[in-house]
Amino acid sequence: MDAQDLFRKLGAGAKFDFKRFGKDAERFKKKDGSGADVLAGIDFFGTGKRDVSGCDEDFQQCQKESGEEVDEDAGVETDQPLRPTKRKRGVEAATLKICKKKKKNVKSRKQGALSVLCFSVNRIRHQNRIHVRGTDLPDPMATFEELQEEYKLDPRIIQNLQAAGFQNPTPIQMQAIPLMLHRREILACAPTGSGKTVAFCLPLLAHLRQPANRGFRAIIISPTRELASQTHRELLKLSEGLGFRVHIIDKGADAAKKYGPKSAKKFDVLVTTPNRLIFLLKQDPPTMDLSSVEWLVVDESDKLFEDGKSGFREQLATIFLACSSSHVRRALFSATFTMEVEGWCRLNLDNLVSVNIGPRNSAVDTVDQELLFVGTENGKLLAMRDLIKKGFLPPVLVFVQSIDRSRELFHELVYEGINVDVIHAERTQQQRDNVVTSFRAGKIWVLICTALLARGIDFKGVNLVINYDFPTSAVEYIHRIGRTGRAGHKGKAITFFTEDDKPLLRSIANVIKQAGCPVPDYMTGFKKMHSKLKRQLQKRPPRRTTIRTMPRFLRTKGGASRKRFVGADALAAAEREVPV
DNA sequence: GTGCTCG
Repeated sequence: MDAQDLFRKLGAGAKFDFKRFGKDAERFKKKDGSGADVLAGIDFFGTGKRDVSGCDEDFQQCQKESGEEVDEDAGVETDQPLRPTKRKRGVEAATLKICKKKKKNVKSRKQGALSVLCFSVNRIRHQNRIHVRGTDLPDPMATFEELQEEYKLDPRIIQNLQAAGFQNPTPIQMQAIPLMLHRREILACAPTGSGKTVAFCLPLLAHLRQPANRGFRAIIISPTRELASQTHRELLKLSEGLGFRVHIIDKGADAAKKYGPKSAKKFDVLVTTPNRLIFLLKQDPPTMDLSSVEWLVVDESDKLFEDGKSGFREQLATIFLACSSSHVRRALFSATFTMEVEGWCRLNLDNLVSVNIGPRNSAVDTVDQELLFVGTENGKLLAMRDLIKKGFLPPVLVFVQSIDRSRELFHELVYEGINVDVIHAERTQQQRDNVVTSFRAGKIWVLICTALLARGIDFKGVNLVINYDFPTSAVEYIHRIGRTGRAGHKGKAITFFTEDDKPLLRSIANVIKQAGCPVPDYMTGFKKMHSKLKRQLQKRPPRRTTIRTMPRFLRTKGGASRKRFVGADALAAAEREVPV
């Protein structure tokens, strides 16, 4: 155990109050002459000078992009401003290690070559906005082919990648894949639609090497069945021809027979929602055994860490405990970052590495974002009808805040002569599956949905996201609008707001502004919201009146001809553009 | 407020 390990063990979860002890630290440095940071080769107090100039850049960029200047209201959870020690220590130690590793290969002109190598790794990270924190970090990869040489990845996986249209690794894939191939436990945050699924699926397959009959060796947990089934499909694509048995729990009842103690354990990877898995674990005797699990991936980790009564968190804890192997590795992924998850990871994961791509908790800049004041609740329906009347480019996703409201809005729009449907957790699984399939096939133009579809779902070619009801937090907003503008494509998001939504307007306006979309100054100038109020809002969104049909005198104005509601262009486009 | 087993 080196000094760093020791410090990590002793100081797990500890915060260094720089404000309080900064003076003492200075004194200590002066008295000691050489400085405290020299003590263990670590900059404990964040005051020491770093000797490798090129390596500092990454840190500064991270600091800047982490949104330190963004107010807390934005739901942008940042590191506390005066806690630089840990972060600096990590980055610095990381870069130092890289230099050390490279040192072996460099014989002449040590210093010069050293900084060049250091610089090139840093440049890759810098150019791709990869911010990484931890010790003993493997270099990011630049191409998928490198994996074949460096990690002996099965060439068939690379073929599958290419067949699926993945040419070059995205930033998150560049860094997360080598890390996981080194069996490192990671917390990874990367924007919506930036390739997180491949980032964790590929190392899983690589690490399993070949099918085995020891039971599940890798598990992926998703917050919704729709996301689980999407990830499952993605895994099948990547593992084609390799013989892996990739499973999804379709029905708990069947699964009991399939995976129980009498089964031949002929399976490798499981994708599931938490409660189905727990159902199997809690059978007597258990019909699921997780003792062979070597990789546990938590997708949408911040959602699955959500606390509260009947929240996901307890379920996740049960699953963590059931993965009883001492060799189990864990990886957590999400588009959004919370201090809670990070804190947990620091305390519970082994030699944690944090990877962040770009600024934390930000919306993608490929989405054209618009805030639309609609006055009152009735104004929303008017605005919605107006949008439909003007013509729109399907497919469109419309988010509302509750199941009841999704039903109500559906009843209002179903007579408009457009192909509209609705999805929420109280529809049957069959209905849910049908809706998703139809929407993917372009048969549904407007899909009304609850938070069920807010995270992870990859509908290719969603042109417009409408936030009919204001999101309950900036994080929720980022995920919702992330259903469009994926993988570099353009998208549009329109968010309705009324007087009632004023409390959260500022934080969401800040997210929009940060992504480079215009926002009126007065919105970001609002007073910051108390964090207490913020929590209340997340639990109890503003009460809204029922979505109902306009008074007759308003309706007849635009409602005479149903056909006119969808513009001719939109109709043609709907037929042309069939989303995958 | 949303989502997460079975019957």
